[in-house]
Amino acid sequence: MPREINGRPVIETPRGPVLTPCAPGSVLARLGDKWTILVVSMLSLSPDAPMRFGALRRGIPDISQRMLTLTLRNLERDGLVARHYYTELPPRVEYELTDRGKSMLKPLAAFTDWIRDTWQDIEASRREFDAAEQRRI
Amino acid sequence: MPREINGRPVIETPRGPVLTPCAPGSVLARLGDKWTILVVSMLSLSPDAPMRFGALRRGIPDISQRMLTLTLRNLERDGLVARHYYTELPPRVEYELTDRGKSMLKPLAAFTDWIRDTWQDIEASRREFDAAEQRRI
DNA sequence: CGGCATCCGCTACGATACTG
DNA sequence: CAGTATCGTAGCGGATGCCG
Repeated sequence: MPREINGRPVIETPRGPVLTPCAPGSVLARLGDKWTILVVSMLSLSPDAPMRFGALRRGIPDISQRMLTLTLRNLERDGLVARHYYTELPPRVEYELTDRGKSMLKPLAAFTDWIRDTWQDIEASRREFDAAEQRRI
Repeated sequence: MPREINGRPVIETPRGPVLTPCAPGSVLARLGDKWTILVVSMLSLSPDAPMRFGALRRGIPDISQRMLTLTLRNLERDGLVARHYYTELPPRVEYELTDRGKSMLKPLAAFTDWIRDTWQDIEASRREFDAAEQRRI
């Protein structure tokens, strides 16, 4: 039975372990982009009521209309968000997490909790590292 | 007491909730890039022995020397990886997770487990979405 | 109101060649 | 063996303007 790390099978070779190439990487790349986690976070604030496009936009400072549209479209494509379009005047569009989208909240929270508890130390390390680099140059 | 979601404080306003702007995003951006999680995964395979540059490289198919160097340097900058340089001939350089780096393994695993269990459904949704889009065009 | 089209700069990433 | 330097490319993401 092959070893597995972070959901990825590992092949043992004489020269050491080798990770198998990675389809799940395409999921991480999506979720790791600039806005996706923020949009999911906003949608998780009202688990039972859909949110309007404008409310999402106001809730995420500095996101452009274009990037919010693209991010929502990608989440919809992944089956994590459902989109409801109402042909009124002016039109109303609402978004909500699907069951699959909701299923990711708990695992995601485990990870973001770690980030919340650690990011200040990380930023401190960065400043220290950059300062040391300055001195060497 | 303000609400909090995914480690981010939420401000309630008359027009809806607003996420506070996000320093932790810089951590997610780093971890979400193309190679970081893979490198951390490789290093976590031998929690108690450092790994050589070449072993890491062989373990991650398709990573270029340049990107492995950059990824390791960024992880070192974040205090997640320690680098040990030995001035031999030929030189030997070894890397290992720091305590901070190890502290992220469990929360990360919670998240990557979800990805492992879900990514096939997600890819199926993508294919379906793209096919439906084709039909509309 | 929501969203698409267009233009454009920036940076992540890759390929290659060269040093200690 | 490990790392740096250089160059080229692709795509993310921002700004703006127009349409239902």
